Amino acid sequence: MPISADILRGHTDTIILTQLMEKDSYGYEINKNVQKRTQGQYEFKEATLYTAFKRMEQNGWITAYWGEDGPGARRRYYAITDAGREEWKRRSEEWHRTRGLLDALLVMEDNDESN
Amino acid sequence: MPISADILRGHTDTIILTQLMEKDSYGYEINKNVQKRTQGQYEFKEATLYTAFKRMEQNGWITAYWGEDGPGARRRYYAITDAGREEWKRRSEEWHRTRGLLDALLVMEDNDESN
DNA sequence: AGATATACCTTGACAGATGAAGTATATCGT
DNA sequence: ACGATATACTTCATCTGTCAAGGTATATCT
Repeated sequence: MPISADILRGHTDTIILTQLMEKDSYGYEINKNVQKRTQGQYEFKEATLYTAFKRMEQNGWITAYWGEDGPGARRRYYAITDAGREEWKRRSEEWHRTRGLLDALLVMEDNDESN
Repeated sequence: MPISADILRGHTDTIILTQLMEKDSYGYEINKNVQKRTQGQYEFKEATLYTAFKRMEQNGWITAYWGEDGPGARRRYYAITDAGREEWKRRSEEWHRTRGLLDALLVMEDNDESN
């Protein structure tokens, strides 16, 4: 069973930024890496992926350039900016905080009266 | 700094269901509990909360009844249904899976060639 | 009388995700 | 030579959850 859309919503940019922190990359490759890292459990829908690139470029978190002609279809590469690195850091910390909050909110508590 | 909306998106129903698994409750109380459990770090916007109740009632995960007149404003209580309990279980498992996926996707990997 | 806490409800607008459709190149099997 | 498949990117219309803003009502405290 796939992960429902809304659960991952808002993490798309962070997932992409994480990979661009390692090296410049392009949509198709990033998505293949997502599949590999999740052992096939998750992948972006194409529209989601390319919408995210446009959004992040507008926000100044990434810049784009066309890859030189190699074999296969032309590739649009993306590089992370300084602003993008800051955003990644912010988002990364937010994820850790959120994870803690959800762990607290999704567990049933004993009904103790001592509170 | 508050948790951004999109990060929690999709967890609203699960958070509410978790509390209804413990006992019948009403909007205001559920939200106070969210604040308590997160030490004030998070709370629902009212519109989000009551939208969620309506949605979940339509989905058959909860049922509603008016609390008998006590002191203060009248309360609308919600009770979880069997379908709701199943949904909670599904969502709960999904959260644990998602947490694992995100942990894998938001960490930088060493650039090893051995793959 | 006015402020505050409790408690609920509705409407309109926004933003991210996505189904669907399209374009283009290279490779592999037959 | 031809079709299937993999690679690779793009745009548009639609859907859904969130939430700002506004509203209603009761009880308590000063």
